[in-house]
Amino acid sequence: MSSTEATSGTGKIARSLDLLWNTGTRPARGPKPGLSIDRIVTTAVELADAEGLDALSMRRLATELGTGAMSLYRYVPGKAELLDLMIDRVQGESLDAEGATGTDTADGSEAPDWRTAVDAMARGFLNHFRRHPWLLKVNQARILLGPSALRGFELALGPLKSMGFSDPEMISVIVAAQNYATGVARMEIQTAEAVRETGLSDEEFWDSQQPYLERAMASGDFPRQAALSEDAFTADIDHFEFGLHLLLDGLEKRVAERGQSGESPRRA
Amino acid sequence: MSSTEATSGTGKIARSLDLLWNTGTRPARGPKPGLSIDRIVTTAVELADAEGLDALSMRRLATELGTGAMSLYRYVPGKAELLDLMIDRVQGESLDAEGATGTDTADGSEAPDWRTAVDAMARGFLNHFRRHPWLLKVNQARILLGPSALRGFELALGPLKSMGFSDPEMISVIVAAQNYATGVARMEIQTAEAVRETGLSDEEFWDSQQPYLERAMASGDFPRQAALSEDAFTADIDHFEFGLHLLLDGLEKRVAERGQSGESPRRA
DNA sequence: TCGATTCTGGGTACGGCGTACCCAGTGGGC
DNA sequence: GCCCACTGGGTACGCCGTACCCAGAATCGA
Repeated sequence: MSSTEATSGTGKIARSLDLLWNTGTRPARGPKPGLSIDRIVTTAVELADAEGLDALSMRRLATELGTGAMSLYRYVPGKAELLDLMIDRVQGESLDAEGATGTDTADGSEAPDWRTAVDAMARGFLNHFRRHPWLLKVNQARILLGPSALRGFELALGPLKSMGFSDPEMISVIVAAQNYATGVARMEIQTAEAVRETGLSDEEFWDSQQPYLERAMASGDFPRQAALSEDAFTADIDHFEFGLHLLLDGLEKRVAERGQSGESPRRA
Repeated sequence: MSSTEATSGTGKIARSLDLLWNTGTRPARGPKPGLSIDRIVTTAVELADAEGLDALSMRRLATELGTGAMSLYRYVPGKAELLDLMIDRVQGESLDAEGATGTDTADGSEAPDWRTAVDAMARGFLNHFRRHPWLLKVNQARILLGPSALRGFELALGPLKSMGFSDPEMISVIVAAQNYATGVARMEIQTAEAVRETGLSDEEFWDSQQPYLERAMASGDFPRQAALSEDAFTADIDHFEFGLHLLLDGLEKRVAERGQSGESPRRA
């Protein structure tokens, strides 16, 4: 029932970055390492994907790798840094996967229009969380700017130039899409987790509250809820789509306003 | 560096709901309890607010209350259920606080127009998280429908009727605002947490990555990032406001399409 | 008034966690 | 062939949630 969260520590940032950019050099003396950061990160991601962040303990990961728990600390300063590496790893993988469907053109020709691009970006964020639900529980505020992070950001920036926004506003567009997708992902993931942890389906759960609910509705204190139609919660509206459309329509309006105010569409 | 998350368990839902609705009855025999659920929940919320969810262990909470750890289990089935109660508690408090500024009218007259109401709702969600950052780490998918939850939902529904949406769509509006605010809250809270945990300010952190970043920019692989203006990240754009306006503008368009815009825009 | 009963308080213990510390053994450089 | 930097990993510490169980308190029927 518990989960782990971490942020990279003070003096270890440089070390983590070295790991990320492969700047580290193997010492000449001593026995050759039996493991590799790559293998550790790969296994860690597989484990977290399959069984959740709770299952990813240093002991368990070591067992999975066939070594002792403390051996991992020869490769990684601590669990926090391992998580940083995992973040970069899955970021790269998602970019490869999404890149295949193409939100950007490799040949330098103009990217797709911004609306499809932002749409794809938001979907990309959501899918990324769906592929790796444990990401939601990891502090990503102190993201290490590894190759994958930069590549992703570069890809995202491409189609936004055509909006005619200032640079800070362009960042805001990305942040808005990211934040919205994150919120949706949180709701989805927590729901799935609740089902898994309690062994109780959503329906079973809400049913178990029904008696209390009926009493409350009968009290007359909640007329608006009592008046809601039966399908208010069960109708298969895709909440994500709904909100995403709102965001895109809002952007559309802002782009139109910008267009007629004669702002320079591109930075020098 | 670790934090706790929980969902209420199978057989304990009824018990939790009894606690929430005060349905439980004290037994006649035996010594009088020295604690009360109310005091436990209050202290737990204070502790979590002040020192974060990590500090909220059963042992620590018991110490704070001047008793032994196991005594708490006389009042609460487990930590998961305690968290459920804490959620309901702060929900109620936030409603009281926000209610004072008034997103709804108590006298039954028409509520303010939907745009200010949704705006206030989103701000309310964000402020709620700001007051109680630990909420972000608690699984809220299986929220117990206590009095506070129902009251909050009832309050939110009020001003939305004027939008002319179907019931499921109205839910979608609330969900969209909630999800967006949650995403923003996550970013804010994780940033603050990173500062606190590492003792490193944001600037110090990004500075420490600067050498790697410069090398990457010089490589020419990231032209769009290299071309970003200096103030791209430092400009004091409020990202939350930006995205919220997008959502509201998007809603505006949708409401107009519905053709029911003849509703009274504001109460006299 | 006095057991009997039923409850509350909380000590002890178990299996988990991250990781500090330390020693044994390996193998390339001289 | 020796030295010693290096890797592997066992042990231990202080946390966590909580199962189990017993001592003592409060109230009942007699």
